[in-house]
Amino acid sequence: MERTLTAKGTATRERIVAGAAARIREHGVAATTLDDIRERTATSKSQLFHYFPGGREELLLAVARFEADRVLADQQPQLGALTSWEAWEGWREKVLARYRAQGRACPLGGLLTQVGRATPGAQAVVAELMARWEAELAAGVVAMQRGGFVDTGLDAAREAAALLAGLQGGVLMLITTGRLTYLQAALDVGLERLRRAGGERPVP
Amino acid sequence: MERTLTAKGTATRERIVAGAAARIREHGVAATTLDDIRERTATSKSQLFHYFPGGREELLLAVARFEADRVLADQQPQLGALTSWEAWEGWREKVLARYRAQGRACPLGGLLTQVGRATPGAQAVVAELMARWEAELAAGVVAMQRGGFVDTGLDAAREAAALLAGLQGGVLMLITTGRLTYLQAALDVGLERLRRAGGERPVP
DNA sequence: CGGGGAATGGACCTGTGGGTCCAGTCCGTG
DNA sequence: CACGGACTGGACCCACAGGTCCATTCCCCG
Repeated sequence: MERTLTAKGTATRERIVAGAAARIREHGVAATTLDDIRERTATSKSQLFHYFPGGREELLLAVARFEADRVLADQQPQLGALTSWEAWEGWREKVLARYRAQGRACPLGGLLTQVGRATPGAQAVVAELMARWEAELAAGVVAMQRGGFVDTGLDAAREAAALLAGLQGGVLMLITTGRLTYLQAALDVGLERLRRAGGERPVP
Repeated sequence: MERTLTAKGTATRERIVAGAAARIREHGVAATTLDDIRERTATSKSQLFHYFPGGREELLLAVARFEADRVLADQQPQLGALTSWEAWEGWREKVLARYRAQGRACPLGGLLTQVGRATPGAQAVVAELMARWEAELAAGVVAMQRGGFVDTGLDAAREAAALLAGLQGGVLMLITTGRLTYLQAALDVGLERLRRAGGERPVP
């Protein structure tokens, strides 16, 4: 990307990304212009294009990556070690807390529709996020199966996919309706399902 | 809204909405200007503002309503009478078929983020859609409980919420990853759960 | 300490696209 | 049939936001 970046340059670049992310979280992507970002981050137009030669699109993509990292980071350390029911419960709490706090805003969603889901860059960011997320969940299910807490007859990959879908949908419903009940119902039903499959044979 | 609309006027208005919807489905909201719509629907600028005095925003909102109606219509007649496992299976098929065909595009989603989720109009459209959707699902669960096919110990509202969340998330994952597996997993796991609760007492 | 590339400031350009306006045509109705 | 309001055509306006450019300053490195 950038040929050379001094320590000062790196700091400025990070300041821009963080400032842009904050601004977008507050006002949405569509209502955020380069001038808004410039003002908020105390930079000039030329700096924006110096660090993001691709202009607005490249900057938004960087913000998207920034936000994507936060999503997973906010679920740690539980998400990385779903090896007990306590960990799963803790993870559930973290997810609920995060989205309860976030409310109806959707940093990533708006960002990516703005950049255009078609562009390979946007694809990559979200695809990687979801892949990592799903992998962590699947690993958690497998771990629980190994520990004898979840029936080994269940397809871990399928369970993780369904759980992630429920979670995503719950967040989406929170955004559209403002109510947390969907996310709660999806998570609880999902966990209930895993728990229930702990001691009995799966239905054929 | 409009004071008087002759038959001709109504037809023109509908032509505009349908044309705009088609255009947006193909190219996305952001990449659709009033001039594009004007050209596609063989109308003039003044007509657009004649039928939608609120300008672009009002037009997009009308398109959103149009698309929202299609969403539910495409799931009929099954969604309206989820009174047997056959109906549920048929519904599942319709949903999968619809979104398989739709692919990664998301007519409503993009539309509403463009209008701005904050605006009361956008809120209303999506809230009504989701409410109707959820109500139909909940009614289906209750009907199955009445028929003795599903355990009456389940909270129908909660089951409907979880199912809808899974469905929405499945669609979202389809959009972001291009794979249908999530939607499939979410629907199947959800139905499996209802079926499994058919003959046994629920776990406390 | 001086040369050069990175970093910064800010004026300026420009295409785009939503929105306005008025003149002209159609058509139902008394 | 004429009158008024609905309907249509298209030229025009203009604010805005993304992007360009160049002059200037800073700071690392030899």
